[in-house]
Amino acid sequence: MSEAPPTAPKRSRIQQRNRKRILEAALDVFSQHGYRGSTLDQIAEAAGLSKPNILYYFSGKEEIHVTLLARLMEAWLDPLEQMNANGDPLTELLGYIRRKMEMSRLYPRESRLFANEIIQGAPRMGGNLETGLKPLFDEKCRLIQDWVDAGLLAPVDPAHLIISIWATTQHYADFEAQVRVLIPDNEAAWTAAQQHVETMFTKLLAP
Amino acid sequence: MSEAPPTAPKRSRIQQRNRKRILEAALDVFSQHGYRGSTLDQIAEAAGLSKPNILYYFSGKEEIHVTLLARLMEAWLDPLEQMNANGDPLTELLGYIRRKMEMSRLYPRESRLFANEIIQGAPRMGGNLETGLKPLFDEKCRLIQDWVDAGLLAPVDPAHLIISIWATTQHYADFEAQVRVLIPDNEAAWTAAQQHVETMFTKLLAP
DNA sequence: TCGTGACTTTACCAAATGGTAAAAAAGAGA
DNA sequence: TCTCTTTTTTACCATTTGGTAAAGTCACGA
Repeated sequence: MSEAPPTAPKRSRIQQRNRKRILEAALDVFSQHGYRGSTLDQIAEAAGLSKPNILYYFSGKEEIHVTLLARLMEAWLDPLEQMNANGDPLTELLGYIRRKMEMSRLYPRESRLFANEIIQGAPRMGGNLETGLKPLFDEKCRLIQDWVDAGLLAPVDPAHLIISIWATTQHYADFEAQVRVLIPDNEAAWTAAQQHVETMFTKLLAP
Repeated sequence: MSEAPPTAPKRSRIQQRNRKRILEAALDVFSQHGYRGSTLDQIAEAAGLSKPNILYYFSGKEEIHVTLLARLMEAWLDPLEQMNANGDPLTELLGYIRRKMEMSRLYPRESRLFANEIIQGAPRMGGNLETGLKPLFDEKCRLIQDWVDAGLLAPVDPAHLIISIWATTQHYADFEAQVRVLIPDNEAAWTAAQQHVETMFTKLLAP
């Protein structure tokens, strides 16, 4: 029996609450230990439910993980989608960078969940990368290329620009354990990071 | 019985050969599946040895992983160590970036092993981060700060500069699965990436 | 308040997995 | 060749882990 009817996902209040709990707990556990490093017992304990009870709401461990990844994908793409073709190029790109930085700071678990999955070759992402990420990536690459061609930005490879924005912003969430050792003052680290990243891309992009 | 006598690690030819095989196989497996995602059976199969035979050379799964991480740390620090205080600042930094990029291209498994470990909170790195990485990081931060103070580089936060160099260069190895989807032509991707990263940091650092 | 379907718990299980004991085999030196 | 040490294999084992069956328990509308 499929647990996610495509037509009507009508779920009772209890179902909504418990599914939410489970996904929240699973995000915690999966992002910290990776897929295989996490156990249903850990997730169950974190969710305050019994293991069989969890399997009443999800068909298995993998389905929980896949559900998390699918939901995450939307949230992840959103800041890029917001980049407006009609705005000022530099402003739009810096806005995107700021939103990305914000996400790293506010949702490090999501970032690490994603990173874990990609590093291991994205075995559970299905076609999400091709069907979700790629089209948007290509679209925004064309947009940036147009801006460059119009002389509104310094010449830059759009694809690698986006990739380097991802790299720098996500790094602070994904490699937090390292950053914390190297820059002990966490508060200061984030503001300085914000400053640094903005300066870097401003210098790169100013026409 | 400790397997690594601190005084004399005198190992027979067979020991040397088999330990090497095991570490090579383990690097393959660990970097692809993470610590808990990897099994001794997988490592044994990849090494062409039986599981108990592997446990004849290493006291357990964790010891293999820790050994890999410790070895990796040295290789990882080397490019940064090479950055010379007496050279031209911009040349030295670009040289470092080039070496880092090279390492990502040539040793993606090592990069991913490291990334996996850090993302999960570095539970098996022991004090390697504090005792190995931190001192060198601090030393090079001071060096860069001196260069900035002498007006040889544009004003930049040394710590975040180094971190952003790591982020951009390692991203191509760690997130290879994603990059391959977005930029299908792998050959072109690397040369364009090299170009992009160099341009980016040149613009950031030129005084 | 009673019955029915939604939800939970208890008691399991089979497979996988890290690891061990001890016997067998293979080397190496005399 | 014979002996002693190193290396490898065979046969296990205890625990963990994802998952199931089935017997409860609960909530809510009639």
